[in-house]
Amino acid sequence: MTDAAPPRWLTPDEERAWRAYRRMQTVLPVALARDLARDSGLSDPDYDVLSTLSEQPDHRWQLRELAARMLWSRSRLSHHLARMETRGLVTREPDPGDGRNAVVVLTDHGFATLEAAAPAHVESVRRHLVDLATPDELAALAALAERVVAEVGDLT
Amino acid sequence: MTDAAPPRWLTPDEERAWRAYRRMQTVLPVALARDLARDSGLSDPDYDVLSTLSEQPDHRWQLRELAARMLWSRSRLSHHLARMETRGLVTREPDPGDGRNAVVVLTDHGFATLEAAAPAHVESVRRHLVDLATPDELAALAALAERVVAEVGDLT
DNA sequence: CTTGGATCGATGACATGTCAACGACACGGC
DNA sequence: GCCGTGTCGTTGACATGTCATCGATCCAAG
Repeated sequence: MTDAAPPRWLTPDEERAWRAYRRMQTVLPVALARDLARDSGLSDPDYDVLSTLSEQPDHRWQLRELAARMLWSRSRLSHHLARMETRGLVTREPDPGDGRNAVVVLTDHGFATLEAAAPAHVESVRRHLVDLATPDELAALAALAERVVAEVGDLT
Repeated sequence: MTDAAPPRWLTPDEERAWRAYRRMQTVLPVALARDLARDSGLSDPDYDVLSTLSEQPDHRWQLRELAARMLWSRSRLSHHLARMETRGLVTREPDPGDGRNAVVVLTDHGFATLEAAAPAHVESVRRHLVDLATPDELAALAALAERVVAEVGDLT
């Protein structure tokens, strides 16, 4: 048995980046969620569901695929859809091809709500993040984030 | 009354960065939390509380100040401390100076748990984020994150 | 001293997420 | 056809966070 490797602590620069990142990760979602709720009455997850659904030309998606696309568990999506359904944003339909599946459909009201919410939300993302970054920083963020996501890989 | 400003959509580069950031923000905490729970049985918030407490030389902190430092609500911290207290990680003591206050104290067991958890946690942060970034990217991330936090300001 | 307002931490109701089951259904090998 | 196995979405129990409210305590004005 060899000794365990000695811990490699973070350098001051690394520590600074890590702390700043964590603080941003705490604060930014709160600010965005607050704007979104004020402007359109939607929560962040609500907006995610609606906008992902609208990516499909016919505004329908099989639950399992929608969950996979959003990196959500099927359970979480099912719970959340139940809440959105009572608000008339989405509906569920049976799949004629496979009796196990549920097809999630964006209602007209849901689509209209999304369209009404989108401009202010984009503006909010700009104000709190995108417009604060230089082009270089934005490119660095994109490259790093993509690398991180790839490294983590499948969380199954 | 002037017309509302037309929405400024995100450019392709901005859209790419925004999407990548969101995906990282979904995936990275899950990966870190999984490592931490496996290695030490602590959750992410557990670790935050313990490590912030340990910053103080005497390992004690007034609840209100601890909450402010962590950007948590007092309610959240109170709830979480109640759970950590049953596990023997922290205790609460009255403040002799001011009867309203509660002083949170790190127990020996809590400190030992933190010390045992730290090396693996740092290693996990390195593997999933820090070691994946070039020095330039890390500097850009730190600068951007600090700007974002400053812009959002106080969430009171 | 007393009193009115402010602050502190605790608490209960509620919203939202996770996890482990479960029933319904699909499908390949027999 | 029938059964064993796997997948799908749902559900209930539970964990964790938010929000409104509360009693206890402090403090300053009168």
